[in-house]
Amino acid sequence: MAANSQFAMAVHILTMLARSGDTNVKSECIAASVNTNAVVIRRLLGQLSAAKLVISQTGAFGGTRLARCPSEISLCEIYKAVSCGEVFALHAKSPSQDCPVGKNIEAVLCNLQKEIDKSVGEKLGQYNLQNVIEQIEGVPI
Amino acid sequence: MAANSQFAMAVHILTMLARSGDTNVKSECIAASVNTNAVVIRRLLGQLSAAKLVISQTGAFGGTRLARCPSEISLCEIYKAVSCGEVFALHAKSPSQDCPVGKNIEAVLCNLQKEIDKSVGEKLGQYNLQNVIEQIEGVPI
DNA sequence: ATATCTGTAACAAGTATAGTTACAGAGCCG
DNA sequence: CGGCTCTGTAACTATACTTGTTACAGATAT
Repeated sequence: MAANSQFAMAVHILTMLARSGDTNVKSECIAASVNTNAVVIRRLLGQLSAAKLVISQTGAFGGTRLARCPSEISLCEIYKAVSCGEVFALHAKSPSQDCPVGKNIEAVLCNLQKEIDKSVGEKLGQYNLQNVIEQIEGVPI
Repeated sequence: MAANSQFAMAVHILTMLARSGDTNVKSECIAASVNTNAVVIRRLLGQLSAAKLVISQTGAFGGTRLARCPSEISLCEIYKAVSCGEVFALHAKSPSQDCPVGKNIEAVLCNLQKEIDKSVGEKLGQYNLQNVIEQIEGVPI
């Protein structure tokens, strides 16, 4: 269980919230659908709340609902809201600065990393929560 | 040290090989530039060899050299050669099949995952090893 | 034969995700 | 006001993955 599935869970969570409109949804209810512990859901909701994608209320009859309508929440925003890593990581330890390749490769890879991340963001930005709901309900995207 | 930096190391390795032409390069030599253990390099070279990107020779005066010229090795091929994961992972445990969202979200996310991976592949495919060498030598891409 | 290099197994160490328990604090209602 | 029901969060565990390291068999040139 080391592969980061936070984005997948976040989309799942937000899709459920979207289908509940203005009704508050409890973390236990979402956890049952995602098939995990409610605390795992609340941790993700914390990140989504910080990104202003959802609004949570404590107390009896509390819960969480979307902060905006589904068509205004892009998958890119969700991706950025949850702490996912980059597509690929740079060197763990700095390469040798005595080698011309080692000295410069990090900068090259760093630029490439940014470009790839931008490309992923743009692709994800083509879709929003409403599109996901439509796909789930059987309507082609 | 859990972030996967195999792609970064693979590009580093192949760049060094590219700059050595037809000369065999020893894993110890590459390891010194990457600043890691030679076995780590040999493990990666094994994957690159399986992908037919490099040719290795055992024995005295053995080592590794590129199997093709640098302009014919795209970064996409390198990415696919090393065992990197997907951009995002699907659910660790299957969602509840009793929930309409849980029942269908996996298929939606799986399609999305394929699309993103394809997008990353296409972006990486725009560059080859020769471009990396030119960047390292100070020539703009 | 000997020296040198790759290939690979085996194990240790470090780190990230996810699961779980526990509890403080917020808010509704009788 | 007191009790009930939620969220928010800390703390700990289990598991899995990457990387580092040692060790050694096998290949190859001299």
